[in-house]
Amino acid sequence: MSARPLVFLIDGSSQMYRAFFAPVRTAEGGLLRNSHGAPTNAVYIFVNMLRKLFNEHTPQFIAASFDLPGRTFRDDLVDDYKAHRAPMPDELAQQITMVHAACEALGVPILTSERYEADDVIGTLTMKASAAGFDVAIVTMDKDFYQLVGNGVRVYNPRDDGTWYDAEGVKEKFGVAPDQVVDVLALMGDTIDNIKGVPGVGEKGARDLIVQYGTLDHLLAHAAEVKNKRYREGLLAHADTARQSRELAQIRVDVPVEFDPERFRYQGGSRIACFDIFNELGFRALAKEYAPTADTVNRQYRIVNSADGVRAVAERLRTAGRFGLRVIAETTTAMQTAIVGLSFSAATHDADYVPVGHRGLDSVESLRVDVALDLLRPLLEDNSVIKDGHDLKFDAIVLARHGVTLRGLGLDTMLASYLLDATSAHPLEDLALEHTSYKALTVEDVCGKGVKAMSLADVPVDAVLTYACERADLVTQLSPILRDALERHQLADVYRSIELPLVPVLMAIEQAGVRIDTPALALQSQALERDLAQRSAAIFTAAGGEFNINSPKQLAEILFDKLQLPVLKRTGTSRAPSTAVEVLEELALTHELPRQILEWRQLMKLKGTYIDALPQLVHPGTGRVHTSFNQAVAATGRLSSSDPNLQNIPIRTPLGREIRRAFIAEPGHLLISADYSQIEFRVLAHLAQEPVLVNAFREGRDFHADTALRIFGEDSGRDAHDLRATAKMVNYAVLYGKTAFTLAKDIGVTQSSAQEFIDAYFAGFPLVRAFIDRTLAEARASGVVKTLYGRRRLVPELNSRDFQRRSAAEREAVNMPIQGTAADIMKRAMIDVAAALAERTDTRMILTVHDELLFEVDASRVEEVAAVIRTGMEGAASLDVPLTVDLGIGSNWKDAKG
DNA sequence: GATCGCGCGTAC
DNA sequence: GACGTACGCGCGATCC
Repeated sequence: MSARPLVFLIDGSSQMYRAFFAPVRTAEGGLLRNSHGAPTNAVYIFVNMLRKLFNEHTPQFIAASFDLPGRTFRDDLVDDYKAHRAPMPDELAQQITMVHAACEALGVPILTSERYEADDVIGTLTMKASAAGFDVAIVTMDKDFYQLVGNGVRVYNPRDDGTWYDAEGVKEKFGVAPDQVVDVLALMGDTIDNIKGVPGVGEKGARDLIVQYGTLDHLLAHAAEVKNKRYREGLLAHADTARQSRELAQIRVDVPVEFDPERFRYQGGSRIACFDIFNELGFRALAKEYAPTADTVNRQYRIVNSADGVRAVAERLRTAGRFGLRVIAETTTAMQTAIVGLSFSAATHDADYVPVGHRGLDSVESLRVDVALDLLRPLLEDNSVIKDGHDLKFDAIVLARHGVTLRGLGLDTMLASYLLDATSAHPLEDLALEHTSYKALTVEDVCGKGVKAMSLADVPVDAVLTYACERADLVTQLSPILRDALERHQLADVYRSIELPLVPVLMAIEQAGVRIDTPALALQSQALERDLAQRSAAIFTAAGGEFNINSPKQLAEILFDKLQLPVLKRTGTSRAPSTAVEVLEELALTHELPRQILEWRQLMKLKGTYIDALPQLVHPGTGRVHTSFNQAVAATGRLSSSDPNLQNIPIRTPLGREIRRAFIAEPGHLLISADYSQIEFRVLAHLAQEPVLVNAFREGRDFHADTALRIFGEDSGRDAHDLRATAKMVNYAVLYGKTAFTLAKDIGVTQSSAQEFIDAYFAGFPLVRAFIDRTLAEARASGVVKTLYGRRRLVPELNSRDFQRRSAAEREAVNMPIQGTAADIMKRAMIDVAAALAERTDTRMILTVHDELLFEVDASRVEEVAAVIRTGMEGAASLDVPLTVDLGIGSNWKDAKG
């Protein structure tokens, strides 16, 4: 290998063309575009090419050249040079400026010269660099450059894994030596550039002739001796054209450009320029990579570790009247985590960190947590000083465990972001990047990740300082931005009247927790254990051998290979034979094993997910399970529950329902379960204003039975009970946008019958049809759908060219206003009922499951409390149909639902 | 050995 | 291809 330094010269124009035509398309099949609709695909590919080059070859010296608009010397040589070339596509022309800008931003200088093409600039630079003692790599896919190869000059084609062409490579690829390349090109011509060449001589002929005669001049001098008649006549008649073609194909090396090694030295480009460009282009991942970070911003972040210091901070925050707050905690489990510190910010780029829970040897003295909180309590509990935060519920719960009641909740950036776009995730660092173009530290940056991750409490205070202060600082910066955005999108009301007042309600529910009958679950677990052991023996007998019943893969081998049962369905991603419940149901008609598997699975599910899991989540201090409600996850506005998820506790099967016996009230208390009857269908009736539906609810009639009458008529002759069951399925089908295909499977009729049911439904309820059409039309125009209370969901894929994505978006768009309005109503009810019960210490709201609320009440007060609950829930919304609530009382959740 | 995607199944 | 919204378990490929 040569010890000479290597300079990369990029043939920008050809790479840009190639990038533009690369088969990269969006899911809809269109070009990549940024948010303003400008095409960006060529820039994207070009930038990736450059970055790949940087990564794989760590260039020391680099530059690029591009063609300039306007005439070149070649146009003067022949009047129709490149005349046959199609004009540059408009969508590529629009990207030229951005490609140049991206190039420069990434640290690649661009050299051009008037009246010369990029080829000539590169040719000249190649010669000058070579003379200056450099090796050269010409980055191009254009074979014309082979003529420059040799003496340390190589062509590098970055396609695929990249190919290098030295003189040997050129000979192998092109069939002649580099100094013969121009002569071959002169003979064969180039239709794209309208280099005519010699008529009758193609690529193969040109190569053969030059191999035989050495040079074009020698060949032309001996043209009459050429054996092949077609070649001979062509050469004799068009010698001048050949010479002219050679001049056109010859890359010039005398262009007025200078090779200045210092200018070409690669120094990594400009971070901020890259960020600006990629941001503008909408390349989110790239923008993130180049976003400004801590070391590029000037900030005042202070450690406060004395009582006087904390008093001073509290005083300043009180004077400010409003500040950003973050509790820095060890884990994400609010009910169990320890406080590591608290951060405060009342102004951009200014924050204080009060460490209180750092362990281990630390050079910084910390205040004890109780001492610090005693000093901060008056401020934190003062309703008149506004606290902004990110997931304030978490902070409030953690503080409450230390006896501090957080008051004066202002803007929660997580909730605001959720209202603006419920379909995305809302970590603070993402909001920072999106709204302030700042790349924030993550907890992983500070603690590491995976098994090697440290606890924040073990990270030295100095290292946590930046992270902690940044959290509060970002909240302070984001708060006005997000408040404006909420106003602009008419979301301030939903925030103020629903999401924010819901925070303390959810907080109270999580703090209350639910009492679990752990011994009862242990008994159930033991019984299941014995049952499962017997069943596995029976399954292995039926299967003719042992295998892991819980492995869909191994089960598929048994069913479909060993037993040769038919494959009825394949899984979504891996296309493996499916063993899903509907498949096993079908197979159960011909073999005993599938039924046994289904029963096994049900028992395993109950044991693994609920019976054995729940006791492990009982809080050691309270003896109850404290779920977390996530207020910023579900795309429709619903709440979700996790650790444990108490919103999917079994109820359908008798055995599953037994698990609810383990959710119990304290001695002397009872559970009240209150659930909305048919709330989503009532919402639909209201939104669609469909008279039959509205009347069914107004008159307290059986809604599904009424639907059956409407769809099937008064005297269809079929069993009324049957008809009602079918109508119920059709009702749900409409709610979820089911197709006839799926409905048919569900109710066991042909697809055409299912289609008839759906058609009959819409014929009977034309206003439901109209509601769906209206919703979709408005959504297509605006890009959003909304609930009755103004909550919104973005549905960008509604105009997708991809049928599947578009259909999914349509179903989401129709379902969201219904499901979301029901969720809004439930949230309003929770707020109202909580307020109505606020003064009572004998009653706690302990769970919410979409259309149900669960309360734990002093046994002597159940009747009066039930009345309060009913009033609150039924009055939570004024629709054109009544809201009705079914109440049940029991010592456990199962009995309360009885 | 930890992590993560997948298949599957539970709820409303 | 085909039902909206969630969460979580066990498996097993993959990554380190």
